[in-house]
Amino acid sequence: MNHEDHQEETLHVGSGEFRMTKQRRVVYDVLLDQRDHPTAQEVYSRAKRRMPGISLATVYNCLDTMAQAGVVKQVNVARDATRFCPNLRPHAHFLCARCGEVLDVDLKPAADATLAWAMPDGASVEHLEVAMRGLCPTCASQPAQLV
Amino acid sequence: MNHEDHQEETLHVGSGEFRMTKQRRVVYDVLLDQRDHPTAQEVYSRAKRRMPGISLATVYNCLDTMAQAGVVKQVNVARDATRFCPNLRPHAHFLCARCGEVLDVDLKPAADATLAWAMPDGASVEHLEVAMRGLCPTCASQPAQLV
DNA sequence: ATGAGATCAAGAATTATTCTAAATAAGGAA
DNA sequence: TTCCTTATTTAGAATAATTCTTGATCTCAT
Ligand SMILES: [Mn+2]
Ligand SMILES: [Mn+2]
Ligand SMILES: [Zn+2]
Ligand SMILES: [Zn+2]
Repeated sequence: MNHEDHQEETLHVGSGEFRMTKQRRVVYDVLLDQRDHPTAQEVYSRAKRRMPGISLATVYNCLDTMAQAGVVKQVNVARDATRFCPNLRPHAHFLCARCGEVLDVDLKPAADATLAWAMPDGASVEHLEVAMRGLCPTCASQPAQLV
Repeated sequence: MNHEDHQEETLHVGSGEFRMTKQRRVVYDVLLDQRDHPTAQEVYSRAKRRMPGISLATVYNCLDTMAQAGVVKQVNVARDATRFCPNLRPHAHFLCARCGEVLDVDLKPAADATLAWAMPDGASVEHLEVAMRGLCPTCASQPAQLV
């Protein structure tokens, strides 16, 4: 018996582990298939197309489980609902003030994001979240908005 | 007539301007007097000690007005309520996972916080928010928590 | 003093998220 | 397989931060 025999396999990723249930598979696939940092509500809408019976509570549960396990990242940008992202590379987020798109911004190779900051002596940083706002390349190159 | 003659003066700061009413004065002083990044609720509690009749709605209004005017900054750290900060220098925020303290982390002189990031070509960054989580110097130097 | 517009206050409404409790599904042992 | 235990899903209620609504009050320029 090899590992491919079972559709339902317990995944060990990062710190946590979890069972890849049908619902979790759907939720995860939604995130993989369209990497635009959807909110839980948006994930729910997309998931329902693939599994009409899935509930919003389950979507929240799945997202939370996978975030705990380190398979997806929670993204906080601006004031609105939490967004979700399956990109596990260290990256920041860029919200376009014009079109609302949320883009991944990779950490430069070998760069240290805390280098620019005068950290208090003796502090240890476990986690860093960077949210930028501005105009994305597309919107920045377009003429001023008429509306 | 000099500027000190009038208690009620219209302030021009940053992009916006606003009237420094009694309530706004109290809310602003609360932020200046204890720079621990309180939430709106906490600002409300403290403001009530100085002006018992002030309402939560007004605290929200004042904070919003002053944030619009650029006199205070809204601080988003983790998923909880927005915090407020009268420090106008460019700085990041550090949340201690142990004691819950939120510290200011100054930008190093002449440093560029976007330098570590591979910005999409042509994007323009208007605003950057950095939230760190970890152990503050005090907590990091203490023995492991027994609770 | 007076009128227009800004601000304040109280509470209702909204919204994202979490919680609760009951039903269902899954995996292991017999 | 069948039974048992536990994890997961579901629907809806509850919570909490924030915004909205509306009428009262205040300010400032006339
Ligand atoms: Mn991302
Ligand atoms: Mn601050
Ligand atoms: Zn754009
Ligand atoms: Zn601490």
